[in-house]
Amino acid sequence: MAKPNKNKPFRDRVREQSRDVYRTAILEAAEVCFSQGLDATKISSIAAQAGVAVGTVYNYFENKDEIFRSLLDLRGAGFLAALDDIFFDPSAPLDELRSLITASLAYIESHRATYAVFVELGGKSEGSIRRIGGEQAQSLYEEYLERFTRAIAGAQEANLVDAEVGVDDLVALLTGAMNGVIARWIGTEDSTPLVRRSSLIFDHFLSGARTR
Amino acid sequence: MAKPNKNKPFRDRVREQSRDVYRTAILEAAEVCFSQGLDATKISSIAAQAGVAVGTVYNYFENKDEIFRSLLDLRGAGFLAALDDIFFDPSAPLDELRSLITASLAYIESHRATYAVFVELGGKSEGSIRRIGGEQAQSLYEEYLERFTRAIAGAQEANLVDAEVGVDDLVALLTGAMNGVIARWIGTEDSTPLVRRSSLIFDHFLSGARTR
Amino acid sequence: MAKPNKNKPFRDRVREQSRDVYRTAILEAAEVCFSQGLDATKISSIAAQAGVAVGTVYNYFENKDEIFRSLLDLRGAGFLAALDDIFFDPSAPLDELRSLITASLAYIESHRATYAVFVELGGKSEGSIRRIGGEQAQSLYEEYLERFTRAIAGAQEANLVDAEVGVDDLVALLTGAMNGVIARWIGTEDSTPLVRRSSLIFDHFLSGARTR
Amino acid sequence: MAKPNKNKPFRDRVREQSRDVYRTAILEAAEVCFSQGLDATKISSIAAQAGVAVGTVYNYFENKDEIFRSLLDLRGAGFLAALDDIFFDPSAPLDELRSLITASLAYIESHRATYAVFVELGGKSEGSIRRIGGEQAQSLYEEYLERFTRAIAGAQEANLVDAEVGVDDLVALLTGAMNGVIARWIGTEDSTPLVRRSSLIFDHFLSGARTR
DNA sequence: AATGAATGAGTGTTCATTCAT
DNA sequence: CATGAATGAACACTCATTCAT
Repeated sequence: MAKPNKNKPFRDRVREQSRDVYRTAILEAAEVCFSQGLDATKISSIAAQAGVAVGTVYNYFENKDEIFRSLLDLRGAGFLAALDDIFFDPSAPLDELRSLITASLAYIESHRATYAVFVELGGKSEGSIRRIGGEQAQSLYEEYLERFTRAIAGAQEANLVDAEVGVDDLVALLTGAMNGVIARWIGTEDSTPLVRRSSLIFDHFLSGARTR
Repeated sequence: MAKPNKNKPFRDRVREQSRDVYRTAILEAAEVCFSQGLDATKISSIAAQAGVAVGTVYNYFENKDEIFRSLLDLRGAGFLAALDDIFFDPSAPLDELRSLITASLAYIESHRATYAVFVELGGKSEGSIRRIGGEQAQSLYEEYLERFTRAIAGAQEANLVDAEVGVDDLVALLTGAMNGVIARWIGTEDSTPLVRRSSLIFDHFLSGARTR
Repeated sequence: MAKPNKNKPFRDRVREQSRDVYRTAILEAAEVCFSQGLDATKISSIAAQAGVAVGTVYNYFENKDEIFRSLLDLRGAGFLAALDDIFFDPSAPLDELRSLITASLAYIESHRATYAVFVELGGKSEGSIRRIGGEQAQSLYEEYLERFTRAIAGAQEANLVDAEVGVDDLVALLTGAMNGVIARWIGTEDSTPLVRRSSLIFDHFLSGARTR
Repeated sequence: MAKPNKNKPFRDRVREQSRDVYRTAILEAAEVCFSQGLDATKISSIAAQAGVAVGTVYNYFENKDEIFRSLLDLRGAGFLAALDDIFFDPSAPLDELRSLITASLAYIESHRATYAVFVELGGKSEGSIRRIGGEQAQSLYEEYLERFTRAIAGAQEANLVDAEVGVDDLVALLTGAMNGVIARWIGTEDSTPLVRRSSLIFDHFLSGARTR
């Protein structure tokens, strides 16, 4: 018999990887299921979607709320990272804004299931997401807005954007308009990439709809 | 002698009024509770909020779903009626658009609890509202958009709004931006009237944010 | 003004008749409904069938159980009276037995709704009839059997029926066979009068099925 | 090394057996409870009687109706199997008939709780059993009658039983008389075995009660 | 560590009964 | 006394969570 002790480091690595595989599978399954609503999602559905037993889900997460919070963590971190990855040229604040819009649309496009979450967050509703996601969800949303606030404030300072209007109002108008476009894209089951809409949003935000 | 006969219509009138009082009380209670989410709302909570017994709720509505649908009917009809009540001057399409925005904000301000519904509807989510409100909710939302579509199309025809951009895209941008402003108003618990924001939205929609 | 006091005797009579009309209507409605089962019968169904309001039912009966017991009283008394009405010639005990059978079938035929009750009673089941009807139902059933016991015992004494077999056994065999025939009559929805079967039962009881 | 794989079949076998144990326990508990009536039987009572939690009952059966139907299946199959197990000598049809009676009484004696079902079935009542058991219960009862029909028809062909009387009438008379005797046996809480009564029934069916 | 059956608290819904009109 | 709406106890059923294997 080979000494079991000698195997440990290797075994541990395998174990860790294995843990990650399960954890990720469960979270991805949860993402799919949660798009039907938090309450409507049964643990057994998540387990089935992930191809594991119900008990296994509980080996990785405390309860349903924690699954949701973990997913929020994961996608939130990914989302913010994506926004922070964009090239930032201090001399061209409008380019940054355009990139933020594009990056946001791109992330939503590849994680459509997560989108419902943001809608509800943005809607400031009192629903289950707020109940469960709590502060964490709130701070995620605020960080998201913060990116836009910085870019728009920069543009105002560079005198590229009207400083008469409060930056927070502009952020609300812009992110709201983005949501409107995204909703239409989803609702019409448009097959063109969502990111193609970023120019529409960006241009409209800057120039408005008035005949030029 | 003829008295007993004469009383009946009176009694019936009293009953009818009583029915309306209860029905309305339950719907208003439901409106409050539903803002916490459809699934999270217990019938017993609605009953408590309305100050009636659980059984009474069932004397007026088949089940929870029907309560929701009735509320959707009521508020939906009220909302659309409010939009249709605005003065319409064919020679000034932009005024119509401004009025639509104002009327929408006004209605939401006085029925904040119903707002969550519209958020979810606008979000095209697969959640409980869609599951229960079904076609009815869908058509209500479409009618809402239709008002804006007509006004913007009119403005395009009058050469007041850029016709290069599709009217549906403009509607998505505008209603989205409205939602963004509403969400901020709710989120910051701003005590100034929501309708004061209509100029902000209207002007931004037409002129954009670029420095003039 | 006419003295109201003078009216009383008249008024009382009217009232009493009115009470009876309502009471009877409710009991007859209950008889119809109860054939679907005691638990399955809703008070509101009885009221609807009787053409009165739910509250009215409670003006005449304490509760559902009492309605059932009253019906059992009424039909039981009627049934036993019908059996006691038959002509009784002490010198012809077999004729009495034949008449008992005929009278029983006749009563069941005109009160088919009550029949289910007797089936369950005869079945000695632990169901709702026994639970509610209690002793009263028990004693009714025993009185019914008593009629047959007396007739058969008389026939045994007159040496017309085999005295080797216990009279209670013979009663069980006879009333059981009657139930069997009644059940078939109901089950096949036979349109010929049930009483026509009395000879079949009577003859078989006496002579058996063996080839003669 | 191959051990884990080898274990699976074992574990599965254990599970299967466990499932059967639970299923049977629930059905037996239900049999006891149902003798108080279908509506009167609470799921929680069945669970308590079976020594399991309410939820466990629902792990094995869809709902209360299905429990009843499963029980009907089980006992019905057992009953018919018992009737079909009797020795059948074509040259002695009367022996077959006697055996059918004995076997029926024996089955009822060992499954007294199931008896109520047959009473209600035989009674052609409109109650809950018919409502829930439906066609299945009906066909079970018909199969039961069919056994007797065949035996009596055979006896008629062998000229051992009077062919003047329709076979269906004879079946009704016989099975009815059996029920009568069973009911008396239950009602008097007679401690002698029920099967002892088969001769009484058989002889009476053939020879009747007339003094010989 | 994975499994999936057992558990029972929680909630929607029904309906017997009460009571104000 | 008739009426029918209000009441809330009772029960079927669901599903998050636990735990023996």
